[in-house]
Amino acid sequence: MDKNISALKSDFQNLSGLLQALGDEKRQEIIIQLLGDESCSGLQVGELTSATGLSRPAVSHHLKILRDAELVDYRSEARKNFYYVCPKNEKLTQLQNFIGDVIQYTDRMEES
Amino acid sequence: MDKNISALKSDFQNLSGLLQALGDEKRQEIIIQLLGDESCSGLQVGELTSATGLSRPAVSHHLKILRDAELVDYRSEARKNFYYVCPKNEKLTQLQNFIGDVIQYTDRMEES
DNA sequence: TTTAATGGTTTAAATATTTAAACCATATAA
DNA sequence: TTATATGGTTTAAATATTTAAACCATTAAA
Repeated sequence: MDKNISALKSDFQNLSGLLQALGDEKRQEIIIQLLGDESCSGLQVGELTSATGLSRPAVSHHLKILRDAELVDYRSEARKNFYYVCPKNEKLTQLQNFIGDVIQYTDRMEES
Repeated sequence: MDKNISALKSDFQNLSGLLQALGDEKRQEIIIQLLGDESCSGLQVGELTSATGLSRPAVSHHLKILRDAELVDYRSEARKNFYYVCPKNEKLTQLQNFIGDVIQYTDRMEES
């Protein structure tokens, strides 16, 4: 049984921030850097500036957007902040489910 | 076995247009209207303007972005165009797979 | 305590996106 | 043929986003 359209609509609104965050190529680059972090201990702003070619305030700005979207978090150690993509990411799971629901809807269209 | 990070990166770039298209609330409203189309025969620009409160050129502009993202298509009948979310949507499936890959990556982080 | 390093915030400028007005094209109806 | 309806395109203005410069705060080392 399909989800009703208004549930789909509110899920969509709920995921707006994440989708917007994921749509920017600079933020994609930051995410890729974070995912590729071999140390698995998080990356500092300084490391991300050299990896992405962005200024520190720009990286900081994008990290804030990614944090607000609940995709990225950080851990403070002394005066250093280590950023990472949240493991067991709730928002990503919600997005995955949402996309599944939309696909169900489009397939329903096909049948009629 | 995880996808390597550069494959993930190129998938991400490939999905930029779709993610950007999905991130805008006006376009979300258009998509919701299209998914909720009871007739299953597509909606005209005029129907979308009244449903979303946007002007015709604005709707037309957003529809173009959605078409470029390969999420929406249309069918011409005489001088009328009927827009719909593409059934069996390839891009949505790609996005679903991509999100799954990213989740795998973040879970790998958790383990170490 | 002074200095250096990390990094967040504010503000203003640059850039990109969104919108409406005005226009053009096409197809049907009168 | 002459309206009328649908809707796409172009352009300029409004709005939002992104960026860098300048600044502030905190921590650790000298």
